Amino acid sequence: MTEDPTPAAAEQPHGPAASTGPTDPADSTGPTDPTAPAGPGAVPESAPRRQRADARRNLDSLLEAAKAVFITSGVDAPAKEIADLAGVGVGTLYRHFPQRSDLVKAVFQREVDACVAAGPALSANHAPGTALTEWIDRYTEFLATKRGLATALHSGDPALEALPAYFMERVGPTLGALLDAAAASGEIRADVTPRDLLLAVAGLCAPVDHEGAAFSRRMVAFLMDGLRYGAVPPEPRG
Amino acid sequence: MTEDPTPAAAEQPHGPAASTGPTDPADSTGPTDPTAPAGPGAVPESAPRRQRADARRNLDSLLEAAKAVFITSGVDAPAKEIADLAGVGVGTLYRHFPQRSDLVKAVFQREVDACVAAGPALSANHAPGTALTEWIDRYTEFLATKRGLATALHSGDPALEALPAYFMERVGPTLGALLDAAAASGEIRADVTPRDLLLAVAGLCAPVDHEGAAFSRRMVAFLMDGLRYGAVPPEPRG
DNA sequence: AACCTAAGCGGAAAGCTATTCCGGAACTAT
DNA sequence: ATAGTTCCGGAATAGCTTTCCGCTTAGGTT
Repeated sequence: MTEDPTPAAAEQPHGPAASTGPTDPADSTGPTDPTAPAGPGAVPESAPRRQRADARRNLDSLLEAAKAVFITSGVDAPAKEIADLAGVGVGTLYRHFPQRSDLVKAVFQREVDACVAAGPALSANHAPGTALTEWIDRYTEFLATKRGLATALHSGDPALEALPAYFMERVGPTLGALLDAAAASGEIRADVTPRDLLLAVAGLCAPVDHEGAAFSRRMVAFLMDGLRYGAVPPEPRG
Repeated sequence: MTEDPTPAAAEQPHGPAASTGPTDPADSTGPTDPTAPAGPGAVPESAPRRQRADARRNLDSLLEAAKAVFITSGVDAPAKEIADLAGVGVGTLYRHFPQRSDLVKAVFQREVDACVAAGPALSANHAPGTALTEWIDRYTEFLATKRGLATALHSGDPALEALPAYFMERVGPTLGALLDAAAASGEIRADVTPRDLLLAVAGLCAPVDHEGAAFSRRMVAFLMDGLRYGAVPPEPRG
């Protein structure tokens, strides 16, 4: 039961938040250097043989195939379809990504990180309220154009239940900062958490998918207006 | 292969809208007239033998079982679970409800109709904006407390794709009237369609399910505030 | 260059669920 | 009671996911 998942996507302490170190995407040669190439006086007797070259190649093929298939068939496309396109057996796919959410995370990590990274720049160049709106727009665009991603975020499927937590952990801090700033400047109400918005936006992006992202954008815009409404009541009394 | 689906829930012309004639709920003797009820000059010699008593009994058992299972396991519980609880074989379930959406429709028809029926009373006793809000609250409560219903409304599952259309057709007219009135009185913006709201509310109710309806209520409230914001800009210029 | 070893591979097998099919049981009218 | 249907139940079929395991082969060793 309590095994250790997290295959390709290693674990992160908590969150680099708005920092610049986005957690190496589908990182390959990255920090995945377990066996110390030449440890000074490191434990000698453990040379796990490294990782084989073909294994890395297959992993890359899988990521590329998954990216393509996710676009054409959505994130819940049959595993076989992805494996076939990658030219490997399903066994290989499952060894690299025991949970489907691992694959989804790996495929979108780059884009999620880009969203996160955009936060600081927005706060620096815009008023808090504008920064928040622009960021949400970007996030909405991301979710709404990834067939099935938004739905996957609250599908209930056990193989995907790690996704919401992942998103929360990843973009939570950034969004939190934007929200706090906007609330502090009085541009939006203060009783909204990052979690609220993340879930709400995901919900509003889900129905769409094949309807065009236009619907999602409009609805999210309404929601954001709602946040403003709470902060600036049209009839300030006494 | 183009058979005729729509088992228990026969088809409706269009929509009694806010009318009082809600389309007989788990209606039995109702419009379940398969081969021409009594065509004027239709083939006379056809006394369809009525419907067998045990068949009706099984159908009732199924509806009751489904209602119970939907609460405990959500609307996407295994068909077998429902059939077992009803004490019938799965074949029987599928004969009565060829599409899963047929079963879902039949189970919730009563409540959906109640929502629809509440529309006129609300408009009669409240200001347009209030009536709209109250109605949406009620609708939200309904969706948010039916495990999996909101998700089912845009799951993409082919067996459920008839649901959104059904809801749209059923509650669309009522919501449309409420929206029009509220827009006419200047309480909300005018560029929102019943479809928009129905889908958006469903989306906002979906993530929740097992989180309590509180989240859904809050988010929907934000959305409604957003509609007001558009109609009553906080800083009327010019 | 030949050899060894275990990392890694592929696809068959096992497990689920949905959906269809059909022989036979049960009901209704006569 | 009998005939004629309607219905039932569950076995059979089909599509997926996920696991397992013998064979292949990369890559270090001699």
